[in-house]
Amino acid sequence: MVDLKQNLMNVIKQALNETFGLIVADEMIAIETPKDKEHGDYASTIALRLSKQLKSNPRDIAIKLKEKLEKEECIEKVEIAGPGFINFFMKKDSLTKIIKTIIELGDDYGRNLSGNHEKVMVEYVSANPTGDLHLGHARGAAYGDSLTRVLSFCGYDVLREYYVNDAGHQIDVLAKSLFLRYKQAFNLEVNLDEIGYQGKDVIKLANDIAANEGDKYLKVSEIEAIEYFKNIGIDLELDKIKRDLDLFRVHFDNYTSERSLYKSNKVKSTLEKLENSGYTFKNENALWLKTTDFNDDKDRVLVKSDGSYTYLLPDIAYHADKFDRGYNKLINLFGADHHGYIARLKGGLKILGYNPDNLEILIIQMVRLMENGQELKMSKRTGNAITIRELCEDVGVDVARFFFLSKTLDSHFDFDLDVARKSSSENPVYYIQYAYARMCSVLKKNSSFALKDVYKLLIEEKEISLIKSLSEFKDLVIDIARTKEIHRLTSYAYKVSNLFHSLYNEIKFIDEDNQEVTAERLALVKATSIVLKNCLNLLGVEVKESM
RNA sequence: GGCCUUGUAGCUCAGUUGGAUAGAGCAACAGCCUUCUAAGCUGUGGGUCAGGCGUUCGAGUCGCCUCAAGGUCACCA
Repeated sequence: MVDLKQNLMNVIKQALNETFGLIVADEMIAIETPKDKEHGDYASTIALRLSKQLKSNPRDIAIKLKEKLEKEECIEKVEIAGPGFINFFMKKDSLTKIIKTIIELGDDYGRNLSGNHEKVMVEYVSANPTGDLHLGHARGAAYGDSLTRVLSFCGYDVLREYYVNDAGHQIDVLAKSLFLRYKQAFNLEVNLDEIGYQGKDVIKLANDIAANEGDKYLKVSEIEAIEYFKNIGIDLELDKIKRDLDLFRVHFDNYTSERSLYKSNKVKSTLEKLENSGYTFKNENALWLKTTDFNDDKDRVLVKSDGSYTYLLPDIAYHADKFDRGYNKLINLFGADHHGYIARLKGGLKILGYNPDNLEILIIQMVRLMENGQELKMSKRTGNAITIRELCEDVGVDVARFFFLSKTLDSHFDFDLDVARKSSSENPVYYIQYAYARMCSVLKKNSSFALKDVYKLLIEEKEISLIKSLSEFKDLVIDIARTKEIHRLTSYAYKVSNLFHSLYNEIKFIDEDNQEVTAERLALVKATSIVLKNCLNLLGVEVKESM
């Protein structure tokens, strides 16, 4: 079926064509849902927008259109208001058509093909395997995961990618730290200043290794030992990260390691291509890339004077490789502390002949954990930065995910632990899950809902509001895939829950004396539960049938 | 100083490609359970949308300036 909004759009287009001989795009017509119900079920500002082009008063334009628009079957009446708004009042039963659609589609309601099977690679988290995931990673993990769910729901062919920085200096620091802690496990004296990673997690890993492997790495050469600790360190840290991500319900399709880019010669061949481009130059024995030609504020070093590579070079190689793997649409989530990196990365890609506009970089602003109105910087238990695992154990996965997703990426995020810990109305997650549980409870009591094209008995104002909200879900999802504004899903889930709770308190769904009304109302409950579940599923928040 | 982000009710935040009288939650106050889960509902009060100028039929939304907060400016990753 064609949805109501699209149908209205078509009707307006036809009226414009017949009246003024104009052909306009959908975006121009801009069907809105007015906040005030006095302004109808839907409204269009098309008359205002065309005023200049038609050199005519917008009210006059609207009046000319009105007559044709009113002939449309699903429209009850059309009103011209204010400077030239066209307000549509729909026939009640045409609004209720969506209920059958929702129930029939079930889990697939809202699913669409706006992505047109386009291949898109989304890279997020990508934390170095040198320690635990902290709250900044958690925001990125929740966001990236939800975004990929939305994109996939909208018919994009999505790859979830994690980049493992396992070749740089920080891995050497990890290996050395592990080695020294390993020595300590055998009561050998070490210079504590040489331990780059002082955290207790490293001590634990070293002790585990000592317990499993014994003292055999005290007997080999230091080079051999460090090589071992490098490999085992990466493996163990990455395992830990994967376990924490699993707890957080975040799963990747692919892990690409930096070392693999070296092994496959991607880094070297990228360097050669850059050198051949004419955009490199030598200065004080280092090789520089002239990124200032591409909006960067200074040129960047590719190869240091000691012959080793900077992080930039393998990263350019990595992103070139992403394009080479057949993805023309790349999305990266970067922490706000990396924003300065964008220009040089895109510059490098441009030099290599890729279109940097196909790489969309979303910046995640910082997260602060708040308790009793004060920033909580360190875990009281471990003394380190607070990890995803600790947060999940404290407030639960659902709450953590929902909170992270409830604000725009652009906002600096204060995560309020006090609210997150409450299992009450102050906490929106419980409010929403409770709404869902109530729906299930009603349907458990009586599941004989009616499945019909129109529901003529759903005439309460609150019933109509709820139905209209349910019909917005698909457009919302499509819009979010475009704008990446995931937080709008949390607002939507709240709004639907709110409308339902309100309705629940106003009417009885089950009326033993009126089977007909009961059957129609139960259909609305069923449809609402489907939409809410689909919405929460995109957020990665679980529904509960009872609470 | 350059660049990125933010500034909306006492607090935390929404605000649909610029639209009609700026909205929620919390906090405050007053009500609602013999009834499908009160983890809920209903009502009241609360605003110089940081400030200024501009763009236009119309600006919280777009542009410029000022102020304030966070981030960032390595041959680190």
